[in-house]
Amino acid sequence: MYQRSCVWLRRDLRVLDNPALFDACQTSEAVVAVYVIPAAQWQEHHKSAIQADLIRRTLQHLQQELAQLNIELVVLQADSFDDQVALLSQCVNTWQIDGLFVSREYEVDEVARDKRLVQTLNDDIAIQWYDERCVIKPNAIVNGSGQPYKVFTPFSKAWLKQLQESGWQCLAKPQMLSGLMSDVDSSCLPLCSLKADDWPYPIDDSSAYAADGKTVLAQLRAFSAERAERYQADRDFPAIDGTSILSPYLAIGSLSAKQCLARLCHDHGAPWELADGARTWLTELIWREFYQHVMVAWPHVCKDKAFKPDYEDIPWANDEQLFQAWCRGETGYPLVDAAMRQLNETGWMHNRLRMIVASFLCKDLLIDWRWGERYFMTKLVDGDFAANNGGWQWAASTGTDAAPYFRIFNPETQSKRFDGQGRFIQQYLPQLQGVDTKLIHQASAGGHYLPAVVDHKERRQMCLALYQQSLNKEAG
DNA sequence: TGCACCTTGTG
DNA sequence: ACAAGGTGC
Repeated sequence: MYQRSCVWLRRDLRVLDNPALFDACQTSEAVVAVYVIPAAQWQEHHKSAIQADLIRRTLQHLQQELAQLNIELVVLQADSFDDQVALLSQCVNTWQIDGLFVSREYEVDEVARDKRLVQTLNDDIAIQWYDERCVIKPNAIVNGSGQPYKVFTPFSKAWLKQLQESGWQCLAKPQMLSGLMSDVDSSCLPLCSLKADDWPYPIDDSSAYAADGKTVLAQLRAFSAERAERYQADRDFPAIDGTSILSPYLAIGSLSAKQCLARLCHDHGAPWELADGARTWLTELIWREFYQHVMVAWPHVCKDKAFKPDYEDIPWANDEQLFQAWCRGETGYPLVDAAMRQLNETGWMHNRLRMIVASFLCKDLLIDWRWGERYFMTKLVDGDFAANNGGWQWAASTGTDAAPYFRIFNPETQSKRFDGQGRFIQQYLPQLQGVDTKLIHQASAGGHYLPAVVDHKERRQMCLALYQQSLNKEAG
């Protein structure tokens, strides 16, 4: 039993199914929670202002929810990860903490920070670590040779098998503690207000996304009950509201993957016998796990490296003008531009469109996938390193289970297939309303739109040459 | 080891 | 149909 415990919240901003919080409450007389904003580190990791704002609003709600459990949530401000460690150490000492409860983060910098924390706190207090970001924790799934999987399909089969064997459970809301830790002295600490005006990071309004746990959960329930069945049929069409848009909450941890799985099974049955619609959505959840596992097994992907070393030295053209055109949604390819406008305007982009604009950046504009990866992080409300990096490396053919390099999306074909009526295009490019559907998918919309910055057929040939040149060089 | 598999494209 | 690749059983 601990007298005075501290829960360090990071990407587990929820009261339900939070093992660190749950255990702290079960084993302690009194509990205090702390969140430390590392503003400079966020900049360095290209965290979007909109995601930071969603965190800010989520913390406001969490503060109230925790107060009902007799837990104070103290929000502090640091610059770097080193400052974060120093602050935590200061909290532990000044608050006379004897138990620290933390959920793991798996990125290289985060792991290094946590290692420093362990060294700093030394043997002063016990730290309890929890794995909650994945349903099945990283390193726990290996292939027949005892190695982590590099290919998704066998990974997902092994994942399901393991789930069936070991089972899983969601944790309930912790029981209210008998009293508040009343003497938490924060007077010497860099307290941070959760008001937008005082927030130590650029503000980008995130109010289109839910910040309170109840609403997030209601969204999960509504999706599972009303739309999961149609997910497989609807998910590829950006004009249809076919996806769950729960990714922002999974990214900041106001929702856990286990909660998603539990709700899906509650409505649709066991994971291994789901009907097509729900099964396809579960598959997307497993993709998320897959990329987390890949990042842990091959941490060099965290250091700006291609997963496949052979693909490290592709001589990208990296034309700044073309990159700007892509960022702004001014390439002249209607669906690509509409997609980029969705990202810029809402902080979110449909996954089909993420694949299309990523393929276009790498294989039509011949720009380094890392430029796109970075831009996505600065804009996405659901930015998550592993998922974003995995997706970009997939598109660039440099990653695990990637599309072969000669597989190059044809923007016009994709547009016809997944936005046949041009409804999505017209939503974000209203100037194309009224343009014939025979023309709307074409580069420059058959003359009704901006001139195309490149010619797909020509660039496709250049792309193949670029990759081949680079690969032959490696082989020789 | 050979073969299926892969968020697809071109001829 | 076939394909400029790579993985896993």
